[in-house]
Amino acid sequence: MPARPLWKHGRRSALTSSPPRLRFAPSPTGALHIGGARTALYNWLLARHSGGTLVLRIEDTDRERSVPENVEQILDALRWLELDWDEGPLSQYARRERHRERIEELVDGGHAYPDPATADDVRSWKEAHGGAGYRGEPRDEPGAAIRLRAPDDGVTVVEDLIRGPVRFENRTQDDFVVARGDGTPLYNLAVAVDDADMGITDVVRGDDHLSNTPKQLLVLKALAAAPPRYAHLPLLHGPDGRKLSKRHGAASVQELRQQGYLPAAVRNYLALLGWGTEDDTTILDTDELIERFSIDRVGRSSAIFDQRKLRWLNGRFMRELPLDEYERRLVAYLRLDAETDAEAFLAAEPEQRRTACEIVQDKAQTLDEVWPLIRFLFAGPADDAAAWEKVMTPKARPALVDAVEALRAVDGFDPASIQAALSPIVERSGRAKAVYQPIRVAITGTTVSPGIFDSLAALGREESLVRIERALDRLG
RNA sequence: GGCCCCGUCGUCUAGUGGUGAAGACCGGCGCCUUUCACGCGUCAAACGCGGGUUCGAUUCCCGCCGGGGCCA
Repeated sequence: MPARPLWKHGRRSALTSSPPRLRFAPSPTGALHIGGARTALYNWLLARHSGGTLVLRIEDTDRERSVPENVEQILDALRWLELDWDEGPLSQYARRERHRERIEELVDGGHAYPDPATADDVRSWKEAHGGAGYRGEPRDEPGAAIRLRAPDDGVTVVEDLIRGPVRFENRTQDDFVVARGDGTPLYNLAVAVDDADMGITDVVRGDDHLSNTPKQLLVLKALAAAPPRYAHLPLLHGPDGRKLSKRHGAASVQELRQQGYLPAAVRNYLALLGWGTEDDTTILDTDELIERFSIDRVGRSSAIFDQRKLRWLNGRFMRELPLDEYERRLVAYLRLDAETDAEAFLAAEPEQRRTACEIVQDKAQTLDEVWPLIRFLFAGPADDAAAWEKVMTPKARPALVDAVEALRAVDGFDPASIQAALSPIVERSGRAKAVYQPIRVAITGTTVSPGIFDSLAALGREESLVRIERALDRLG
């Protein structure tokens, strides 16, 4: 028995317009690449926009690669992206009996035949026939593969929603293998059967499948099944213009997560890679994306994944986040990375964490930039020799001495009072920088930090004074 | 090799048979400023090439070139 038939509403016909059924059908080759992530996103947006259904199907017929860990990686990436699905995950491999059943039907109906020809045989046949599509003879020998009989003339047209009609001459199409000699069903057959069985109305997938589509159409036709609509998305490329691969920086969803991007920003960015709005709006939240996304505005040319714009977009989303969510995301992010010394942050009082988030929120573009900026609040000043060298000149001493005095005397220890207490020192010595940078280095150990008044207030009077005095000692 | 897809600033996108070809990122400059960011302003930057069709092509057609994909 195949996976449960999914057409609860009866068999669909092209004439009825019940809600679409879409599918995302990754093969579990490891991490989910951003190209796959975009395909998932587009399917998801379309399903949510239309009130349709999204089926998640794992194309796991390659047993070598389809280990549970790889499948889990895909699910994990989708969950992180906050993309959900309505049915599945379904295993294509689990449906192999169904595929065999359909192959038998094809053979019985004369649409497919056993053929022991090897790849070499096919090659020489084609050479002898001027490059025409391979045509074999039925020979039922042990180990014979099953080939689908392709029509000798006519054209198979893919009516692509993005590219328009794409024509393939049947005479150039090989009688292609639908089952190996050992009976294993092959990709183009399994996909066609699954799409039909699952009542998929719209197949939205990468351009790399366009060439497979006429084969699937031929299978569907032989099976007398109604074909879905197709939309083939242009592929994504790396910064060098070549196919995306491991070499290209953050090419996978998990890498983007590690680099501190927000799922909402990634969704926004990915949506824009290959699609655009009429009015060029670039920042769109998820509801707007669902509302405005449409397949007919998807472009035809491939796009290059360029992280710079994603960084910028991510910064925009980071700054928009409500503080409690900001904190939640940061905590989740820091927990991910066992390398950081951020345990002190995770263990800190909620109050303190909240304050830290508050003072960095408008400064960081990604989550991974946050910890270095607030580290001084939880793990002591940084050890940055260059910063000390540069800022802690003999001239820094009087400023620090005055600062200690002022900070000790000030009523309250909020940013505004601190500023009021320190500004007279600036007036006396002239340059704001000459006062504030030494204080910054004294309390944070480095030259880059949140606003100095915020930083002092967050650190507290006592610890601030301790650190400045310690700096004075070191200055000698 | 066969078949198929694609081609507007460096990048992502708008756009039109007649436009000063638009926005965003990046880059330059400036402003803001206690550092770094943010923010604001400003500048630079594109219709791959060659033929047609047309009064007029970036836009339509063909070829080429370039990039990419699938199969082998």
